[in-house]
Amino acid sequence: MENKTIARTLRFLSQLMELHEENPFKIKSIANAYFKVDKLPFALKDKPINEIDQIEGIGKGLAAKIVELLQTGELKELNDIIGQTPEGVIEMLGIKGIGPKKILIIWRTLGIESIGELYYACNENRLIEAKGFGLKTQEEIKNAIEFKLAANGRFLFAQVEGYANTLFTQISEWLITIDNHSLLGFAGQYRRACEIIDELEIVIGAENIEHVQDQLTFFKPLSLIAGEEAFMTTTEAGLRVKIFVVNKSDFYLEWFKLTGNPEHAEKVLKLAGDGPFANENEIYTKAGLSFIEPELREDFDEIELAKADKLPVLITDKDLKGSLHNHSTWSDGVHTLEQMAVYCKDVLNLEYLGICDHSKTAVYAKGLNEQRVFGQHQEIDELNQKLAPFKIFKGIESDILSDGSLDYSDDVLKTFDFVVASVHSNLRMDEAKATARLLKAIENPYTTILGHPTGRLLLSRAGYPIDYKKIIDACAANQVVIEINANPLRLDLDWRWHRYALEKGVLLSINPDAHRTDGFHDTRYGVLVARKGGLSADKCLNAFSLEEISKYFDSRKR
DNA sequence: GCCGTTTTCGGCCCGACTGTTTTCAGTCG
Repeated sequence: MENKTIARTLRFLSQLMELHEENPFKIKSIANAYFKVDKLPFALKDKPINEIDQIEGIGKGLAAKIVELLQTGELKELNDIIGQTPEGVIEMLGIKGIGPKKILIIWRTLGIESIGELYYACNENRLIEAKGFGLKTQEEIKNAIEFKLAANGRFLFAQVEGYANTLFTQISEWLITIDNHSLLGFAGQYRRACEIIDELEIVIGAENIEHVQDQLTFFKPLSLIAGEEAFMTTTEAGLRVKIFVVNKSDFYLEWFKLTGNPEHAEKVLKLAGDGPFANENEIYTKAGLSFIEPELREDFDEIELAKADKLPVLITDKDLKGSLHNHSTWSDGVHTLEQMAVYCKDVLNLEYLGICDHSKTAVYAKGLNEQRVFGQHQEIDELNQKLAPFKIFKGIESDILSDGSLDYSDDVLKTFDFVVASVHSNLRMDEAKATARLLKAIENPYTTILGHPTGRLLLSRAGYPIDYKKIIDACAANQVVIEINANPLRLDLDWRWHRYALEKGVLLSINPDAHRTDGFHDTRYGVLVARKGGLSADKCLNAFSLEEISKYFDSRKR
C-alpha cells in the first residue's frame, strides 16, 4: 500500500471519528498523522515494521494501524465506524464548505442522511432552523451540492489517463488475435486532451468488421453492450467507455469525426468533401487547411488560422528548459531544495529550477518569515556553486492578502529573482472584489508571475469569479506573466483564455507547483492544456533558455 | 493518540475569515 492510500485512510478515519464525537485530541493526532504520512520522503511499505513508531507524530497506536493496513489492506476500526455511519452522511464529507461539525448537526439534529435529502432541505429552507446555520450557509451548501452533482461521472484527464492507456494496450493486444491488420485510436475528449473527461472513446478500423463486432462482447476486460452506434459500458468508477467499430477503409474519416469536436469536424468536412481519406492530413489538405492538431479542434478560431496558414507551432514537453514555482522542505514540500534541484538537473535535464516556497502568512504550510528567506537564499547560493552551470532561482510564492498587497515589505521582495503572487485565503469574494484584489497584486512592481489566477479545483471547487479581460489587460500593461498551473486539478489559467492573453502580448508559464520530485511530471498536463490554448514555445517563460530567462528576470528587477 | 518527561500523566492548541452570534464556532489553505 502506498503512503498516499495510508494517509487518505487515516484522514478518513479521523473524519468519521469526528462524526461520532470521539476524543478531539485523539482525532487530532490521527489527522496529524495523515499530514505526516503524506509528506514522508520514503515509502512506509519499505520501512522495517519496528521503526514505524519512531517517525515523528506516529506512536505505538498509529504504527499498529499502519502495519495492519500494510499487511491486510484494511483497518478493522475503520470498517466498524463505517458500519455505524449512513452512506449518505459519509458522502457529505465530499461537499466543499461543510466539515464534520456541520455534517454532524445535519445528521443528528435535522435527521438528514443523504445528499439528496440535504439538497431538498435547502430548497425547503429547513437548514436555517439548526444552530449555527443561516441563509448564507444554506445557499453555500446548495451551491456546493449542485457543483458536486455536476461532477458525477466526470473525471480529470489525469484520473483517466492510466486506465485509458492500459485499456488501449489490452484492446490492441486482443485485436492482434482477432483482426491482425486493424487500426486503432483514441477519439473524443481524450484525444483532444480535454481537462475534464466524461466519456472515453476508442475507434477500431476493422478489416473484418462483423468478426470484430461479434467478438467484442467477449472482450474480457470490459463487459460491453452493443448499442446502435457503439459498444458501451460504464466502469466501476463511473466512466463511460464507447468503442466504435468501423470499416478499415472509413477509419480516418470516422476517427476524425469522432475526435471532434462535432462543430469543428462538420466545418472541416464541408470544405473537404466526401472521403475516403488515406489519413487525417489528407482531410485538411483537401479542405485547403494546414493540419490542425487534435488539441486545437474546439471550434475556436483554429479553422480561420489554418486557412491563413497562421496556426501556432504548439509547445511540447521538450521545449521546456526549466521549472518555475516549486516547493521544498523549507515550507510544505516533501523533498529538500537540493533533491529538487538535482532531480531537475539529472533526471529531467533542465537548465534551471525556480523555488517558490510559501510566504509567511501561510503558517499552515510553514511559510517563510524574513529570516528564513535569508537562510534559504544562503543555501541557494551554496547549491548554485555546487551544481553550476545548473541554476536555482530565488523565488517565493507570496500570498496575495485580502487587500491585494503582497506578504513582505519591498526590502524583502527585492531580494528575490522573481515573485509568484497567488491567492490562498479568503476565496469567497465576489467578482468585483476578487478582481480588484488581483489587479493590485499585478500592479505591484515586484510581481513577476500571477499564480493560479482563479483558485479553482476542477470538479471540486469553482474558484472565485474574476473579470478575465481586466486581469489579462493589467498583466499586459505591467509585464506580468500568467501561470498555467499544471496540477491536473487546477489547470488555471483556463486554456480558453490563453489566446486572449497571447494576443495581448502576455507570456505564459507552465508551472508544476511541485511539492515533491514526482510533482514535476505534472508539467505534462500543463503542456496539454497550453497546446489547447495555442501556446508556442517562444511565448512560454519556462521555455526560455537559462541565459534568456536570466536576462528576463534582470530586466524586470526594480 | 502523541509527546516529553518533574518516568506516569497532563498538555496538546496555525490564523484569518465568515456567518451566526451577542462572544464564538466552523472551515479553509
